[in-house]
Amino acid sequence: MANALPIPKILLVDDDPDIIELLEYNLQKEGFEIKSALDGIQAVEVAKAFKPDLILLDVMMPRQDGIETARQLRLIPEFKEVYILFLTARAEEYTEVAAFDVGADDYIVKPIKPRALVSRIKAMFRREAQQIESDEKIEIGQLVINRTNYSVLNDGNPLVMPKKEFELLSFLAKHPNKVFNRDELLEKVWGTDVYVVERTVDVHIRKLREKIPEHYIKTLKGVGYMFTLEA
Amino acid sequence: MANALPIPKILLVDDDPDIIELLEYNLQKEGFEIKSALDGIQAVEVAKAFKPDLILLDVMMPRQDGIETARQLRLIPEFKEVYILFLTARAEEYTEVAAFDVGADDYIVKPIKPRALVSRIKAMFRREAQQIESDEKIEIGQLVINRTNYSVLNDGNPLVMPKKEFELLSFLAKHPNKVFNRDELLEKVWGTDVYVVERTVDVHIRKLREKIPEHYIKTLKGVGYMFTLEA
DNA sequence: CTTATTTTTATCAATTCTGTAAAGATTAGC
DNA sequence: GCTAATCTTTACAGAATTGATAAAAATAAG
Repeated sequence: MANALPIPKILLVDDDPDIIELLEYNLQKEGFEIKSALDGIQAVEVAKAFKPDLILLDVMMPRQDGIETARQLRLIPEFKEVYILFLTARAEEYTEVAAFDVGADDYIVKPIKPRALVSRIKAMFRREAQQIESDEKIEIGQLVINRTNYSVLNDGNPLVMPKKEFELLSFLAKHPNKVFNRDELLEKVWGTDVYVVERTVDVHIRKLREKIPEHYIKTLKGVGYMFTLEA
Repeated sequence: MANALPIPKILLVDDDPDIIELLEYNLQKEGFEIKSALDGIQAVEVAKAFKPDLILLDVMMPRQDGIETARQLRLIPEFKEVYILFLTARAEEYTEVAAFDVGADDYIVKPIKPRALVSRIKAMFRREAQQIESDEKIEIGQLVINRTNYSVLNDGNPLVMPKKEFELLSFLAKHPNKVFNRDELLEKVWGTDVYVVERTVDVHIRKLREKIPEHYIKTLKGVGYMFTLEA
């Protein structure tokens, strides 16, 4: 995934442990956070606690099928808009129709090709991200930070910076006059599942200061760093 | 067709019976009158009798593709003004295949989300169809990319390139100064239902760089590739 | 059906980026 | 002005990403 910021959470629901294992492996590898349930009833329980962004739901399950599970989920306000993606066998065409009736966003036909599934899921989140992230461009002071071409202009002069520096600068510039301690920056820029030493932030700050005018990034001793326009 | 009939009639054309069934169910539920055809030749026949207000046309079909079918329909005076909405696997396919040329009014990218489709169709009947502009020819830097004869001129010198390379270059050149990661390129150029390894993109990029001046395609490490005129 | 071309995958080398440690500099508090 | 804490800077190792090449697979052409 390109952006480390929010890690999408996926709930897998299938009565076949082999399928669960297969999907879990492949999706975890892509950096998604995964939880699973072996039937529909369990699924609703897990969903309430886990709050997934996407639910992968097998249609044919004992106790309670996928359609009914989806129906129940849709009754919960929290899951009115959550993505639901059905897993179905080719034979059960009728379920496809019924599935969309309960607000399925897409469906995958078994046998599942992991690569295809991963690619579809990624595309799904990407489209959503595009709609949300309209702030592709930040103009602040004499800086123009543009995510579409990953460029930073300093008073019109282009600056080259690697990914992490760009992300760090973007984040700070997006919240001017607000201090962040190193932990917060690590969480917001590096991500929640990355463990690095706090001092790492310092080094990146330093590299930024080599490129943009010094006064933009202020150190607050004992507290953290802050993007500011004032002296 | 501008006149708003009491019950709009829609003709579905797709070689996949599952898609037909899915769409038929969802559109009928919305009160449209539906007929379907499994290929382009059949479609023309059915259209003559059914006189639809809107034709939903799959681009990729055996025997006769959607573009050719649309062309034939447009030859019939009765269908000169009928709404035609293409179903395509790739967003880019729409313009690539010159769908606009045969008077397409809009397009839907697969996989189809019924809820989205229904609202698009409703909107279509509500508003006046608007012409979607296209670019058969891209002139950028010293390159001229011409889709009508599938040629690329570099400073006047013709370059020969296979399909995928051409598509990739076209796409990048159409969106200069915008980075795309490999996933995005795969989705836009390869299509939503083609699943190949991400690094496949690299090889095509490399081949492009052998033909066009190096500086046109920039690598942004950890991010993706970008077409640019700047150094 | 065979051959040629294109497309995709796999592998290894080259490059760039990132994280860490450690020494030097600065600041704040006393 | 001294001391301790905190931050800055440098340098380097190893992670991660990309480039280049070759070979396999798929597709198109003859």
